[in-house]
Amino acid sequence: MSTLSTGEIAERADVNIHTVRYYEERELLPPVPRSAAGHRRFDDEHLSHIRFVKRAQQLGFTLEEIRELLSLRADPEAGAEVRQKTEGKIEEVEAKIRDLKRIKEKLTELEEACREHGDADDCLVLHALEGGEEPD
Amino acid sequence: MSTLSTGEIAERADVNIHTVRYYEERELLPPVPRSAAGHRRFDDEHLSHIRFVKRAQQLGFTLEEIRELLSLRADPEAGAEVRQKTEGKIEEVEAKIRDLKRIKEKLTELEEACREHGDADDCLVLHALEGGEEPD
DNA sequence: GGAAACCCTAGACCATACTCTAGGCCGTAG
DNA sequence: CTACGGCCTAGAGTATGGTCTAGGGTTTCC
Repeated sequence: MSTLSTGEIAERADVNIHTVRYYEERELLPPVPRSAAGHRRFDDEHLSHIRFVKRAQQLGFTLEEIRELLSLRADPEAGAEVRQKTEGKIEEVEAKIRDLKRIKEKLTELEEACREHGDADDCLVLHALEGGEEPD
Repeated sequence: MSTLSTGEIAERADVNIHTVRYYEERELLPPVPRSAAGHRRFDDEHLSHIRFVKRAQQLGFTLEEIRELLSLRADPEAGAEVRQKTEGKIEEVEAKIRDLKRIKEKLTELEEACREHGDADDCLVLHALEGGEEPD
């Protein structure tokens, strides 16, 4: 066979079975074929999608944003529009990376301060995102 | 003066006034002093906290996780525990950065594919998070 | 000193993203 | 052929993170 039932794909993706059906409804998955009796038949691409969705959520994307990300593809018909959207997404992602790097730096300073028992007034993670705009 | 009312800090942080009170309740802010009549008096540190919370949410942290991040500080008393927590957070943040970089790469490939009108079967953003674990 | 523009609390309501329940159909092993 | 597990749909319920309303006090400024 090599197709997966709803329960099987849910287990492999480590999500609730209802979540799988919810994602289909929200159009986060490619079309899901059905058996004669109406049972869903998934494949590995569906599995990739579900895993992508879960991870992207942990990066702060909403399901709607994830749907957009998944729908981006280099369709020669819709070239310019997709390219613009893609550029926008790239900027968003870069901003997230920048902020996470700042948080990481602050956490690292904090860890060192713990180690050295030094003063750490300046090492609150809080201050990670202050002052914005680092040189490009 | 130099203190801010609830409405003023909400405006400066660009959040709803109710959100400010909600964050106080969730202990995402330092203690908020009150006037004789019970009106909240905020300062710039409160403002930093609110802004940090909003940005950290966009990076996929829950309010509870953000509360933990904000509570991390190099207290010589609780040294070892804080250090461990901090190390855990650093790893989480690194994982997020890795995943975002993969997504960015895929988006960049996709953008180039649009530009060149080439085949882009391999350029779906979806494939950004497959295969995990890149060499350290 | 009074009215417009604020602030307070308590609690109801909302959107997103699930998660579960009820009531019923399929499929296969005994 | 029937019992049991798994699937189906529709719809209700839950958790998180707000957002709003009602009923009332406060502050400011002319």
